[in-house]
Amino acid sequence: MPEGHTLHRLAGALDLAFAGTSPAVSSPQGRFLDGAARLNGREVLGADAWGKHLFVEFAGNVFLHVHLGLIGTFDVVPLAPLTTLTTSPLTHPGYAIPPAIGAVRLRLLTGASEAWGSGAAYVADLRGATLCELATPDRVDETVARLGPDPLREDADPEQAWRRIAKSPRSIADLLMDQAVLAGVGNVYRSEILFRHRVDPQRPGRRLRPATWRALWADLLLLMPIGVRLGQIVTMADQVDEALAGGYDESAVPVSPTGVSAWRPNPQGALERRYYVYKRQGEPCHVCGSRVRTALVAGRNLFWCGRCQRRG
DNA sequence: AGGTGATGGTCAC
DNA sequence: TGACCCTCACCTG
Repeated sequence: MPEGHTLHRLAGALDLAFAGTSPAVSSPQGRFLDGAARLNGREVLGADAWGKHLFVEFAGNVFLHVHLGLIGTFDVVPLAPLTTLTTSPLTHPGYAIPPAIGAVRLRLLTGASEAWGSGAAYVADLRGATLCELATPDRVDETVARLGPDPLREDADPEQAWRRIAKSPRSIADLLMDQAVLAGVGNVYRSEILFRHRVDPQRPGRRLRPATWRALWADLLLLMPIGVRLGQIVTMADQVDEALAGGYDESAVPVSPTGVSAWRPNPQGALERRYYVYKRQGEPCHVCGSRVRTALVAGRNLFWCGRCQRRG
């Protein structure tokens, strides 16, 4: 999936597209018919993300709770205004409605009367999600209460994560992926952030220095908002600098639906993959040249440089 | 054209 | 530990 930055970006897109409107809600695939019926025509109050969980609040204390899992996608696209008169049934007043491709479990479509007025209409299609359910406010609170601090949320408290890390015998690589310890970090950010600080992924949490944790957290606060803004995970120093300077705007960088693709144009214009260690097993470390290693940690592939990452 | 692995997490066994 | 979710990008031909 989609790590936390993808969900926060998605919450922003849904908010922009639907907050204050009452979209038509359907389930073309048929697996969310009851939920869609309850949401249909109800006003959207807002969308928000917490870690990798997405919540869309509807009027009447009803929340849509989505978790994309590994393969889920949620595309939000503006409808193209119709330029020629048509009587096709697949039209909104003034807009062409794209057909639902594949197994669309949930579709949000700007309300017809609203499309007339504002001139902005959207369709959002959810596919492959591991979770799509209605939730009460209490249920939302319970879900959030099980999550550790999310670096993309203003009120996040790094000490809350540190209290668990500092007493844990589990490796820091394992802990970074535990959403109850820290919410939003996934398999790409985990490998990359550990490399950026030269931390040995196998180091137990209780052997980590407090200063190291503070540096890791501060770095997530730097990197993840870039991920939200660009819809891409950017970790290499030169590309981080470029992003901070305002480069890589969305018209220049192809944004994949899942927000993880690391392909960018090189000076020759060809697309080039850029990570320190993620998925680079067997290739030379960008810093020391020794081969990047990989191992399965808690069922996920971890990547690191055995020579550079010896600190803690 | 077809096969594979993946940014995740839950639940059954 | 494995099935599920059933998409998407990247390989092999």
